[in-house]
Amino acid sequence: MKKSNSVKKNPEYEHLKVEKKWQSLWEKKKVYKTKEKGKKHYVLDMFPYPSGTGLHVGHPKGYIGSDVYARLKRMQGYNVLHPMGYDAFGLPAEQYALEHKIAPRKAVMDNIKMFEKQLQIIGLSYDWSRKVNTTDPEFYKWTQSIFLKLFGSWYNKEKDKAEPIETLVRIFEKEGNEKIKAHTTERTTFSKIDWNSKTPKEKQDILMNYRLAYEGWSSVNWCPVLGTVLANDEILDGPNGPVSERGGYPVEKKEMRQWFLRITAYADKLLAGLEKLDWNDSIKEIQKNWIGKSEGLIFQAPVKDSDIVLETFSAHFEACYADTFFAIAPDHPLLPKLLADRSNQEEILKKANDIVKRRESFAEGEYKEIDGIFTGCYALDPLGNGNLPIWIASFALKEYGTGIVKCSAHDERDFAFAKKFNIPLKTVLMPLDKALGEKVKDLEVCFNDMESGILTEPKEFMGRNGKDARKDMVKYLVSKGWARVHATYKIRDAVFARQRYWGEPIPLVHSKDGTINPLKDKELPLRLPEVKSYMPTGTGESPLAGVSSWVKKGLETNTMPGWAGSSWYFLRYMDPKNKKAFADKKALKYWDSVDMYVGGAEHATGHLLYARFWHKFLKDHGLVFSSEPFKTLKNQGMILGPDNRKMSKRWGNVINPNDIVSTYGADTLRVYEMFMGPFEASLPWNTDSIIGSRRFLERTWRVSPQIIEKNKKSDPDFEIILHKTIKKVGEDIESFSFNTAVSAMMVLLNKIEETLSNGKIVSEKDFEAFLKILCPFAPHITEEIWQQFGNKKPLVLEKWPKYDPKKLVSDEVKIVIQINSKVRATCVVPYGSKEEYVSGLARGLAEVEKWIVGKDVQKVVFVPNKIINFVV
RNA sequence: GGGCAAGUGGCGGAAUUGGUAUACGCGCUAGUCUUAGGAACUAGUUCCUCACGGAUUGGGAGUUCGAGUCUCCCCUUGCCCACCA
Repeated sequence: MKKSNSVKKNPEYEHLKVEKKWQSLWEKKKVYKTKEKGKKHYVLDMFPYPSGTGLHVGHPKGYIGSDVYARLKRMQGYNVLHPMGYDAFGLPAEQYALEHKIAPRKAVMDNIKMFEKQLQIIGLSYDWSRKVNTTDPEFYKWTQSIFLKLFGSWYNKEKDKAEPIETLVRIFEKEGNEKIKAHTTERTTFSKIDWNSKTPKEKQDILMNYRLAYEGWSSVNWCPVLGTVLANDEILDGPNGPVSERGGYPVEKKEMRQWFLRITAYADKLLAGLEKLDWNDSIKEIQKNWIGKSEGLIFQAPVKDSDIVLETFSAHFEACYADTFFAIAPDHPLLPKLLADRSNQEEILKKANDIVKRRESFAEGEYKEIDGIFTGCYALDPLGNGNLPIWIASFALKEYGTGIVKCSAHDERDFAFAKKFNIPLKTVLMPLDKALGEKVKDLEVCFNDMESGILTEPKEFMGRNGKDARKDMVKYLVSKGWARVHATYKIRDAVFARQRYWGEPIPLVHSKDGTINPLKDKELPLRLPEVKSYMPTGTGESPLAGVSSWVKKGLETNTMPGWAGSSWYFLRYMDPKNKKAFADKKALKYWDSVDMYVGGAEHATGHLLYARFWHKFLKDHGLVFSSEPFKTLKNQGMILGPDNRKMSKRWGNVINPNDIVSTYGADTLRVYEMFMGPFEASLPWNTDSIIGSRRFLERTWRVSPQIIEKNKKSDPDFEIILHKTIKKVGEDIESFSFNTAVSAMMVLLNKIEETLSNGKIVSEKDFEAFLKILCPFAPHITEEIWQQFGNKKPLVLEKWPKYDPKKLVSDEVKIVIQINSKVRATCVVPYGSKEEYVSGLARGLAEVEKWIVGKDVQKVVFVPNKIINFVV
């Protein structure tokens, strides 16, 4: 037994020396090198973009979390794959290169060097030998190869999977396309004779409607003054419409040739797959809303005096007997044909065009104007309400549903539109509220509440509640042949092209006959040409359109978007050096998919959706063996500046991790970032609070020389807390509750100090268990103390300690005594004591007697080992 | 407008199935040490009250012996989507 004044002292803890020592020793011994055998666990951070501005303390938060987790898994005996690499194509590098007049590749390589230096001093346990980089031709060769597979595939609805385009061509040659159920852009049908008589160019145009990667047109943000296309985040809202962030010049919409990926073919699979994923519910919800599946009915309505048949989609068809007019999108492709016989067609089309222009000049979600014009045409209501007028309406969207809506008084937009243009309305849904009912009848207000509304038409449904009648209504309308069941989706095919230089070249060749042909696999990688200028061409086209050697060969001038490489990079880590395939099948089968994926929630509808889509596509082709790429997902919250704003140069509130590491040490940074609050929460950095984490580590350092008992057992009270903490820390790391894990270890350290100062024993073996559970958070200092205890093998390779379930509870428990649910006293009783015993003991206490004397005890509530409550 | 999440001391935050609210840390107060300041250590710290005691988890109601936790209404904040038929 030692008194505190005669205790051995450790010299002051020098974090710089210790951290450097262990980082180089771990590297020398290759302790984090991944093997290819044993129970696997794949822990991955989202592919970072190495920006030129360097890291702030918020960036490593996710990396520290995943590192703590990876270290736990390693200590639990898993073969852990924990790699890091870079997503280095994209706009910021190109912009940076333009401004600083250096090649994007050079800029990116410099950034990576700086980024990596900052990461390495934090002591993250990556296997750096597996590093990948999207801008490396050996990597983007495979991105191009996957793109060609998408280009060479179609989606067979019958088999519900992607297939090579050749199978489709064979069907066309034998039967035409009439019976084909495919995910396609077009609906026209043709026979085998039609097909076989078509020119190569015509065939190619047809196939383009089926390919999973296809050429099309879409509007982009075009800035005439800058002569370039802008991304959404390069645009600001101006007083007279959108303007460019740089310079504030006006931005307009311009139709540009693009490549698309037919992600819509996978909408149902992407939706269904969400259920099995261990992801944050809000991210799943965001993806679900983004896919936006809406089930409803399609009605057909023949246009009067014409062979045109309108199709309308309705998800709220319960009150369809109230429909009195049609609304068609002002940019609907059917419009010119519909108006062909009208004498004033030019006037109408001009108006429609004006509406489209006006709508486009608003920022998304800002346009709320009610505008429209009567087409002069009528279509026959399939439900027998006669011929109804067809209006062009500002609220109708050509992209959603069929682009045509059957409208009624029971929809707010329809109602407002009809009121403005004096279109007749009728009501078939009534509220129970009489006063409101009168107003609805007189068409003073719009009523659209299906939950409480009662139907008055058709007579088969009279008196029924709108919501309850929905299912029967479907059966009724479908059986009569008036409607068919249909689902629409909000998700759109993804634009897979950028009019920029710094991206993967698209490996396609435009031939003189107008056909587009893929490069052969052995011609990959198609390398980005070295060019002198990265300036935009001024026409909106990519800088590659100005490279004559490129254009001469007919090569595609668009490049791939930033998300191309990030959609599959995690597969490359499984086998990063493979020259024959993006990864060997054996490796793909062994690693299967990412077990723990950590990154920001802002990628919910981008990266996380695209990667799932590519993965499902690759699975259809037998190139991967799991149906989802990321089993568990954790999203780290941001670290804000001390002023509660996003850290940025602009606010001057950026905290550099290098400064923290040199003042307090990497271990302190790691412990503090994990202790700050819940992993998923966004919290401001507090420079005052970090000292607490440093003190915790220093106290651990100072107490360690006092641990001198090798052969005696620890104090029993201490053992209980130790085993509880081992259990809690393991469980908390698994669930990413790092803050409570750290707090539990602080409690344990307090107990160690208390136990020792009371002259009781903490054995060396038990203290080492504490070092082991602290190791994932603070690997350097724990490794140093571990060595001081005479251990030769590195702590980071030790096994995670096992807790003894018998040591989780003590023999005695504290029982809370309540009178009328108010705490009046406590008492200590043997574990598992019965009610009679506790009750008797409690009644004997003076503090209790004071409250029950002279009163009737009506009821006693007893919860074993916890509480006894006397109701008086 | 629709959807989702959250609201607890001076601050960051903790609380298994409903069972001692405020763990842990910062800060603050007092003390020890020190020429002094800082660091470190020790003790205290939800609020009101000299005290007995009482109040308290955004506000209001409800269920219960007992509610931060469950139910309903309202307020506030954050995020996502948005003329989506």
